[in-house]
Parts: sequence; structure tokens; C-alpha cells
Amino acid sequence: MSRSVDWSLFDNPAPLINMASRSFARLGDRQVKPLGFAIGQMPVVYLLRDGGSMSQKQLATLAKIEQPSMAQMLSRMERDGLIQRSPDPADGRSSLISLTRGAMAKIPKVREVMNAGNRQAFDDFSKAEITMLVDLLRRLNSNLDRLLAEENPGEPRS
Amino acid sequence: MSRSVDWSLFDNPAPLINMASRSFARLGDRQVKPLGFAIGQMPVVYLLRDGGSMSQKQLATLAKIEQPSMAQMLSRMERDGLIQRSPDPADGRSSLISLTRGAMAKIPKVREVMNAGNRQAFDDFSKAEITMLVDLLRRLNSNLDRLLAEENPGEPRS
DNA sequence: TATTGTTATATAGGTTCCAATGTATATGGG
DNA sequence: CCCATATACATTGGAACCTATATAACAATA
Repeated sequence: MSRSVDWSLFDNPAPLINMASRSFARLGDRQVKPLGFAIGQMPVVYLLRDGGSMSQKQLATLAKIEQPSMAQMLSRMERDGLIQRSPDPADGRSSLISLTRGAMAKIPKVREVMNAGNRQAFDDFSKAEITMLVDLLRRLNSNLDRLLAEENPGEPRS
Repeated sequence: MSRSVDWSLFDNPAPLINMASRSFARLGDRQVKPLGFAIGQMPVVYLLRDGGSMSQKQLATLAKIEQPSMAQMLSRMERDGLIQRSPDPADGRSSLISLTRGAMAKIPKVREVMNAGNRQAFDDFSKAEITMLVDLLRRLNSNLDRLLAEENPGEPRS
């Protein structure tokens, strides 16, 4: 009677993707937490890694998360001494965000552990298989973006 | 100078998977919210869909989320009239969870909209490509599980 | 039976996401 | 110059995860 109970629950792409996403997050958090970072902060670190600065809006757009999520994350990063804000001389509403020297100094180690973790996760994958996976995921994401944009009466275009 | 800024951020599998997971969640939420469900509740609905009942622990294990996450979700589902708890006659600590009649009645429509959404997301994918994607994801998940289990001094085996 | 350990839930605290809304600064047209 | 609108950011509230503990019932044993 419990024949198909826990079978097809993880046979579809969506739950598998959700599962992988959570596992990556847990694993990544373990890797970068000793360095004082969280996994969700990686896009910000990446975007500001060469000492540049940009507005909260830019960061949210490039990292593809909503502005409130970015605002919340930046306030935690500021609290933890990872970023600093300086008023934008050209626009009184916005401030320019950059990494602190302490955060910059830790970037090499961050790259290192992240790369190591990635290698392990794709241990038995051939280069072709990784390429294939990335390609399929990119197509899937573009489909999903389209669906989200379509059914969202919000912003048809800019 | 902004040559590689927003390029390689989404070239690796992990961020692509995270992105897809979030998109699926948003899309799924839109689809099942009119029916009174949330996307995260789908595993519970699936596991109890034929009127059976099980403990919170079983649900958490089968849905592959932690027990506190399940507890929190079940309390929301109870609040929303989707599930009911009855004391387990055989064990005073646990209660048996089952779907309410109202929730059961809505399952066909849930299946319908979920299937439709899935079809759209994989619109331009061949059957072989979906199979390939599922296969790659399953392998990835098993690698990730292994990594999480290894580095976790917590539960070696059960 | 009293102690000790295990198990099922519950609770607390924190992160990352979302939607919706408020606030303050720019900006462009009358 | 003033007002309407657009924009940048902040705030609120909620969902779905996590880790770490507490509580209470059960189970095994000394």
C-alpha cells in the first residue's frame, strides 16, 4: 500500500532543484561561515570584489533578488563589518556600497573554499555533463523568467 | 571594464539552481495560492493525498526537511484548516496528521495547475532532455547529500 | 522503582527570500 | 516655481528554511 509513497515525490525536476538549492546553501554556509560570510552574500562579494562601489538598486538588479531582500542583507553585512556605505554625491537618495578592507582581505580564501566545494559536488561529472547541466538550467531559467513576467501584470517592460 | 561583471555570476550550476528554485517557488505559489495552499505544502499534500495519516516526524523525513520546519508548516496548515491532528493512541508524544476534507477536495485542482505549470516550464524541452536533467540532478543531489553527511559530525547512520 | 537514555514535538532565534507600502529625494512639464 | 510622477531606500509582515535547545513521553536497565 505504501507502494508509490516516497517515490515520485522526488522524481520531478522542481523538487530535485529545490533540494539541490537547499543543499548547496547549507554546504556553502558551512564553508564561508568560518570566514564571517553567509552564502547569500556571495553575489554582493562578487560584484564588489575589485574594490568598486554601487548602489543598493544596482546590487539587487545584478544579483537578481528583490530590493527589500538586498536592503536586509546589506544591513546585516554592515552590522558585521563587511560593507560600508558612503552617500552618493550625485543623488541624495542613494548611497554607494563597497566592501570593507577586512572583507576584501578574505576574498581569496572565500574563492578557495567555494571552488573546492564545487569541485567536490561535481566530482564524478564530466566536463560535458556540467556543460549540459548548465545549458539545461539556463534554458529552464529563461522559461521561468518568461512565465513569471507574463503572468505578472506588474512590469510589462521598462 | 565591466567586462565580466554580471557574466560569470550566473554561469555556475549553483546560482543557476538557486535561481530556478526561487522561480519555481514563486510560480508555484501563484498557482496554488488561489486554492488556499502554499508551494512548500505540496509534499505534505502529496504524502497525505489518499486520506492517510502520519506523524510529524514521518512527514519531515519523507519530505526531506527538518522537523522544526515541518512543525512550523503544520501549524500554519492547521491554522488554515488544511490539516487536522489526532492523538496517536499508541504514543502519547505524537499525533497523527491528516488532510481535512476541504483540503482533500481541492487536490484535483492542485494537481491540474501544477502539471500545467510544469508543462509550460519545460515547453521547449524534449523528453530526453528532461530525463537527462533529472538524472544529472539526482546524481548531484546524491553527491551533495554525501558531502553534507560527511562533514556533519551529527548523525553518521541511523 | 529510579535512573538513564531515546524519541516526538515544541520553542527560540536567525537567515533569506517574497509582497506591499511608506518616505524622501529627483526630475520634468505646466 | 510648483506639482505630479518616478526613483532609492526603508519598513512591515509573512513564509520557509535552518540550528540549537527544551519538554515530555516512552523504553531499557540497574
